[in-house]
Amino acid sequence: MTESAADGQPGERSVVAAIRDAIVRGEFVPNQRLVEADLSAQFAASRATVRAALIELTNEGLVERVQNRGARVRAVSLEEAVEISEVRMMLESLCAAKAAERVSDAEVGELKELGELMHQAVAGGDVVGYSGLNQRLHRRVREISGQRTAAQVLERLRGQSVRHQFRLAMRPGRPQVSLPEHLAIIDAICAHHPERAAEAARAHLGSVIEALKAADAEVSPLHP
Amino acid sequence: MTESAADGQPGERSVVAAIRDAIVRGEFVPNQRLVEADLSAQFAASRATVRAALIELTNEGLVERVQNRGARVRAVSLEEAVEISEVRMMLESLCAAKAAERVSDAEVGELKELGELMHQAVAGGDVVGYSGLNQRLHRRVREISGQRTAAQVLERLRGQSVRHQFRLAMRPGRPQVSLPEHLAIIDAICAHHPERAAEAARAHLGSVIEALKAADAEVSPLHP
DNA sequence: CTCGACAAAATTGTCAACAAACGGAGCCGG
DNA sequence: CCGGCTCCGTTTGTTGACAATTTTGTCGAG
Repeated sequence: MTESAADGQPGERSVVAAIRDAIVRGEFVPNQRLVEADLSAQFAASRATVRAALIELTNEGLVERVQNRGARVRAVSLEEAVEISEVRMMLESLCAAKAAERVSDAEVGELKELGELMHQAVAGGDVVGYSGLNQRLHRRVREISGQRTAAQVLERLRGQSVRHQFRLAMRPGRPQVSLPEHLAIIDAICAHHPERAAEAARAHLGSVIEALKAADAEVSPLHP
Repeated sequence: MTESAADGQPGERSVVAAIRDAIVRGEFVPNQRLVEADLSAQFAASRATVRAALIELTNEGLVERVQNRGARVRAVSLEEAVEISEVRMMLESLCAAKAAERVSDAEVGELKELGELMHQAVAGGDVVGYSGLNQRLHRRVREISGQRTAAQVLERLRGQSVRHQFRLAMRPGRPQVSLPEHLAIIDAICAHHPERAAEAARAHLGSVIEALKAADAEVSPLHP
């Protein structure tokens, strides 16, 4: 019933991007049914195109499809978010170590500047700006690592947990906790110190996991 | 032109399984073009079904698709195989640690029996039997760990690297090297010792990476 | 003889329509 | 009044055909 979609050109790959954006932006809420005909009308594309897009998004973990019963936005539970963060802990530490080995002088400058910007964003209370810089940092580390396989997996997982990530970033005091962790990762990579970089990444993701559990405990204070 | 496919029922999900099997079994060789119409005829399914299957297999990393230029079997280079093994090293160590925490008494017996079977297979020179037990062990560890996210990722990666895995298993002396590594993983899990299990898994995958590089160096002896 | 452009074939992307399956509303019988 | 059954609406799964794009083969000019 909510027809608020902005349809660009009805291209083929645009549809997956459009639906993906609608999901990560929260326009489509978890467990919402995704009827092919409706999406077809919303995005001005054929049903076959929408169908292909849904299949693709299913393998990306953003939507759930059951035989003859349609597709719906996949709801990632807290438990799953923790699992995802555990996997990220392993893979981001791998990427951080690789990045520390391969980082170039130009990239060192780039990372340090990114760290400075993050510092300023936190000091200025710009939470959403800090969140964006956060994503940029993690992506840049993945790119520098040259580990395309790990980078691909991490990218997929990011899409699934973006909602929890966002909820986390909004918690008061969270940026002050994560900023030094991020700076530690940057320092270790720029110092060409793989083991310290891996350890810093592990510590950061461990902190994320703890914060996830804490945030959940706060929302549902008692569990009898 | 090679029409050797055994077509079961033309169901929808059967087609992805059929094509996947054809790829991992080597019936479709790397870089082979996958024309939708041909597959449609081979598997007695509509072109749309084949198309959906190809999209699904693309996200599984088994086929490569480019705009308006069709799909082909993805060829995983040695470099990519090493990358995959590095990711596996991180995730399997995670799963091994989790499994060591959660393993039940019945599962301990099961794992020990599996270890015994592997020992016998190596002693009897049953390479292919050992390879199958190898897969069973890794999958069982993933299941026991309860880390469904990591298990999913690992399953996807297994499909991509099955060809290299197989080549490795065929190397003379390889089973004698990997057997004690597998037994060490089993022992650590059964002893409820997470850190030792993780370390054993890391060591095993490290050995796999070394063997991959060695096998490549043997095939292409000089690299000027 | 080689290089460039044009035309034809092949292949993919897209669309609209048909058939099958699931879910629920309403009806009938106990 | 309640349980089970049937019928109907909705949604997905599938099919076939059409349009757009790329690739290949051929012809002519330099």
